[in-house]
Amino acid sequence: MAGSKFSRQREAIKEYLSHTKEHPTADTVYTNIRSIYPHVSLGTVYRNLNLLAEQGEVMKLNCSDGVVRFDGNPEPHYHFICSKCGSVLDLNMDSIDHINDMAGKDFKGRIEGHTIIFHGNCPECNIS
Amino acid sequence: MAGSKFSRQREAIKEYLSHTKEHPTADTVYTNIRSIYPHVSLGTVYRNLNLLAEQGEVMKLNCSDGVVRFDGNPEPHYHFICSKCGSVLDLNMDSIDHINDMAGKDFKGRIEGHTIIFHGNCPECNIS
DNA sequence: ATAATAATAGTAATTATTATTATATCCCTA
DNA sequence: TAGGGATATAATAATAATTACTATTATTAT
Repeated sequence: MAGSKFSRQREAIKEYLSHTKEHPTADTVYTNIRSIYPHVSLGTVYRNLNLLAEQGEVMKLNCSDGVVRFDGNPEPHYHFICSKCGSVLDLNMDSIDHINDMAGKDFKGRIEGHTIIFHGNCPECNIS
Repeated sequence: MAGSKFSRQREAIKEYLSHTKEHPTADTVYTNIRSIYPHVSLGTVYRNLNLLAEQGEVMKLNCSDGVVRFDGNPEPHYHFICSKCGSVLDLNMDSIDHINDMAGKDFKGRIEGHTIIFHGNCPECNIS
């Protein structure tokens, strides 16, 4: 890695993210990493989360509720946020890249991609 | 209006938003309203922006860059954000509500809607 | 092992936003 | 159109999320 060194804290963060289905906030990651490295600092967590996101190892989600969350799965996929409980879920759904062409039809710039956030009631909240 | 009174500041905010193609942040709205009401406070701007958004008079945008912006056009439409200069533009494109059904195919909850943000190079940045 | 350099912990600073409160404005009613 | 109750405001303080700073520690190439 050019100009980058191994760090056990960063490894722990990546490990944690890759094993959770949740889409934790930086603070939640912090709390969890602290159970392994009690002296880890919040700044370290923020720095590494952003670093991992830049490197494409994890995904940074700007959810429509304004909360920033992280996803250990960097592969393109779509997300759902429950308007009742706020939980964020992965959706099992094919990529729909043709909508980029639709968006580009009447647009002078260049469309390279998109992010979608679906909303509604999650399975749990849908019952009641 | 039930439990709500006229306010010239709120009117000015609505007026300003409905006449700009930009998608200003709360701070930008604040700066502009100040040229009309020099003593308006930032709290008033935030309160009214959120009030107008709740009432469906304007749209609150959580852009994928994490910046909160406001759109004077409350009708459903899609947005584009330039990955170079960060400008936010409206897209002239039909609604694609069928993607809600696609998302709901393998999902136990209920999909009610979606927000999409396209990204790429805006017309200006695409030239260079 | 040593030295160079990146990463860390701990803390301070910054930014965006919301809460508080005394005063001003709006608007219903007489 | 004057009085009074309710909402909105300006000004400020407080909070939350994130980034910056710095002395120390950990990693890695030699």
